[in-house]
Amino acid sequence: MPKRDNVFDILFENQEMTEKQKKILEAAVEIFSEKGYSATSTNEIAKKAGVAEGTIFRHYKTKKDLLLSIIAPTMAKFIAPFFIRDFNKVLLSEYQSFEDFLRAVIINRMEFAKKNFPMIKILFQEIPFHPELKEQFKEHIINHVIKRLKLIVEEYQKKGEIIDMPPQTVIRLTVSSILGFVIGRYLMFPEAKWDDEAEIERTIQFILHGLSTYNKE
Amino acid sequence: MPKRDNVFDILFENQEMTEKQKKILEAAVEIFSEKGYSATSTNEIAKKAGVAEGTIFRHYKTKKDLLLSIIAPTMAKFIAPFFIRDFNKVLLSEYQSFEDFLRAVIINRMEFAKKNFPMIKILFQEIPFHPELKEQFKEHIINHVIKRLKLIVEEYQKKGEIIDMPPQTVIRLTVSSILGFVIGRYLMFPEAKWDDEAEIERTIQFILHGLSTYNKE
Amino acid sequence: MPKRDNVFDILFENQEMTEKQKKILEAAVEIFSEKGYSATSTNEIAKKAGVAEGTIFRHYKTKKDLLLSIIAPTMAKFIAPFFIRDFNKVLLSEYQSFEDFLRAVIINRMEFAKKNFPMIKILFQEIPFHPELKEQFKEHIINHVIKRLKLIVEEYQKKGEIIDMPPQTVIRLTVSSILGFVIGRYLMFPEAKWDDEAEIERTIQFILHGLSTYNKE
Amino acid sequence: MPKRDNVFDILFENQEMTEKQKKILEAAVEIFSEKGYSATSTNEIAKKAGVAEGTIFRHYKTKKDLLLSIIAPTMAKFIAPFFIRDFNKVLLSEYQSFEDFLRAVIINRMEFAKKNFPMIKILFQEIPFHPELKEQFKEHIINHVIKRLKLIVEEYQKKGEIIDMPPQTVIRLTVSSILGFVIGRYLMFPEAKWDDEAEIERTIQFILHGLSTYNKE
DNA sequence: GATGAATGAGGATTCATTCAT
DNA sequence: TATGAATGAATCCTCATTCAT
Repeated sequence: MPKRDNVFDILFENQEMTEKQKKILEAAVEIFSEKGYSATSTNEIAKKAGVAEGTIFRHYKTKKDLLLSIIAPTMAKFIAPFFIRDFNKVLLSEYQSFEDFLRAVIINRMEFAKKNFPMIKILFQEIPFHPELKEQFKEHIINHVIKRLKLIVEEYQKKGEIIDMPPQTVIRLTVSSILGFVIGRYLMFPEAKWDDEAEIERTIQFILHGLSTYNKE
Repeated sequence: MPKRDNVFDILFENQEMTEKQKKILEAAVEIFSEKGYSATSTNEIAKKAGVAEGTIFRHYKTKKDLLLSIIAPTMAKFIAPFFIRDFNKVLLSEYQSFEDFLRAVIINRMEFAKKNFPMIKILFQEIPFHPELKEQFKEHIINHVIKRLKLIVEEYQKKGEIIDMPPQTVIRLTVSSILGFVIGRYLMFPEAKWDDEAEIERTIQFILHGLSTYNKE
Repeated sequence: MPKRDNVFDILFENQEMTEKQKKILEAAVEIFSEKGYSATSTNEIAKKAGVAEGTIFRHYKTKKDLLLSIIAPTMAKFIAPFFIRDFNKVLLSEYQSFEDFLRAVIINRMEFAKKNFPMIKILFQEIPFHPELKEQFKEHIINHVIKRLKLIVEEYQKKGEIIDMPPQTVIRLTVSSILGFVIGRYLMFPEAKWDDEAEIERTIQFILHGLSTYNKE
Repeated sequence: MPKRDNVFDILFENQEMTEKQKKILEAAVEIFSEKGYSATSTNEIAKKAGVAEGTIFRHYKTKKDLLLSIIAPTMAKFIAPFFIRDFNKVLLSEYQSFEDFLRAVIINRMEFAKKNFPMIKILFQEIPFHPELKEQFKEHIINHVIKRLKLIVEEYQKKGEIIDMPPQTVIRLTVSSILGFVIGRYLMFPEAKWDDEAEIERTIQFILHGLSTYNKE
């Protein structure tokens, strides 16, 4: 019983879609994320969407097209615009400390990730198998994200809040720690009992201390 | 041009295999890791292995069987026995500090991971799609690994080297940081220039400071 | 050169069928009856039907399904309804004597059998190899046919036309004699010259005398 | 747990066979009779026989060869020699009446049929699918059996014990009645309770009266 | 004689895609 | 726009048969 229509509407905004097309996308997202693109048949999607198989191909030339039409906006909306926003906020000193920034990012993005979980799962599951996607992803990451993140990191390094270390490494360690939580929490052990708030706090503290300038002595 | 016969011999030791069977396994590992299990055809494997397609099915009842015969030993040899070894070493105080332990583990496992990279890639790529594998993996992880790691962590917590924090969280943060490096280094940006030694050292320092008891003030 | 469309239309009435589907059924009946279900390949059927192999599986999930979709209606239309009809006629004394009944049955059923010969051949050839079919057949036979035939036999036994003998035995002997003719005539020696009328008459007389009450003395 | 070694020894006498070869034959007979020739794989036979698949082909050039090596002697020993024996007995007036002859035949052949049931089942199941077998069978039947049976029938017709009717028809009716019993008894309803003796007697009486000259009035 | 690994042709079935309606 | 019948290439797998040991 997909409740995430709203999320869909955001992700696929400015795309006019028939009711059926939405159903197809929903079904595809659900099955792709569950069984993987390759192991999913268009027939299966059609059935789950309550649509004739031909209808899928009216809207998406090929099965791959359908995949891309899910991944592309996920990539675009998930990664790019967010950082632009935060980036400006940082430069404008809206986040007074690295800690503030970190906390804001985690809370904000986590919400998004939770809602769009299946889409993101597809994204990471399929990237290794589709070189074009990989390329696209790297470009996004490197050009839009890392570039900006570097500037942010350097900003906080200048302020003396972050240890002197190649910004890429700072980014890697920070992202690892956050993703490590997300993956453990939602992918690997979703049914375990988690004290989300405490875990997030611990993760933030871990990152902050791990990157603190006090380590220098 | 598979040069990793030695690794194969270790991973599939105590299994008598025809020359052809080895060829099949090698081919399967290579293609599975590249395109994913589902997108790989047995025909393709046969061709790459220089074998008739029927031969595959003489040795492995089904394609899935072939997958499992790759994953199972990878799981067994990669995860379980290693920790048992290290576990004892820790208890016997062979590693004087958490830092020593961390460094030993990283160096040792990294070597193995590098050699068996394709197998491990398959392992992580396929687990999300095969509930039995997931189950098996969790069991391995939880029963054999986390249980022991917890004891190790508690040992170093008692010694005052690690901050007082639920051991699972310590494990999560540590493992995230290490895997973050491995994934970035070997999966996402293998072609970038990496100063491995420095990056490993930074990762270790990050973990140590992130978990240090001096944070407490 | 299938001329039996009419028969098909009867046998598969109330089933909407594509032209192609009919072609598939015709081809299947012909080849199944000739070479047996197991020795028939779907490829062969497709070719004879002038259809792509995939088309077969659009209409019948499996090859077995195709077989059943031939056998089930044959069983239903061949066995069940006929006897119900005759059964009522007997009870309504439309057949004044056992001889009349016998003659009517033979002539009527013989016509049907001749037309649907391949279907019936398949029925009897495949039953021994498919336990579910066997079960289904027995149920049909026992519940619908023998039960009614028993009543008919008992009716004529009451009238003193048939010797006092377990009705099953009467049925067995009668059916054997008739089927013996059909099998010899159409299955074993179809190319021999047969004086059908005379042979049928002799068969009827044989049964009548074999079961006559005059034997009693 | 095949107990019919003796039967095998008779059927395949004057053929030198290794232990393995016997095992193969036994397994083949069992599976062929159960699933049909076409649906039986040599692999299956090999497994049941406890033999390597290659061994089958040491002894029988092809799978068909194996089938024939079962059917041929069954045909030869079941049909031919028996009638020769009985034939002579009839001519030598060893059977004083048609009834005696009938009874002797039924009892004698029934015994054989019961023991060699699977072989005979194979015979009748496979004949429709193998034209050469059909031909071979017809030849056996027509040349060796019917020809002689005709003479026997004519003998009893001369004696006035059998009604004046084409001998083929007499044979057909007689054989039908007997086979009708065998098929019902052993093939169709083997698990029903049968009073064998009574049923056989009824069958004999049915045939005798059906063919009696007293019918002539 | 017996084995069982190896074969490749052929088996049933699935698949993404097309197209007439 | 939507359908669903039709396709035929491709898929996984089975088979009878061969052959080196």
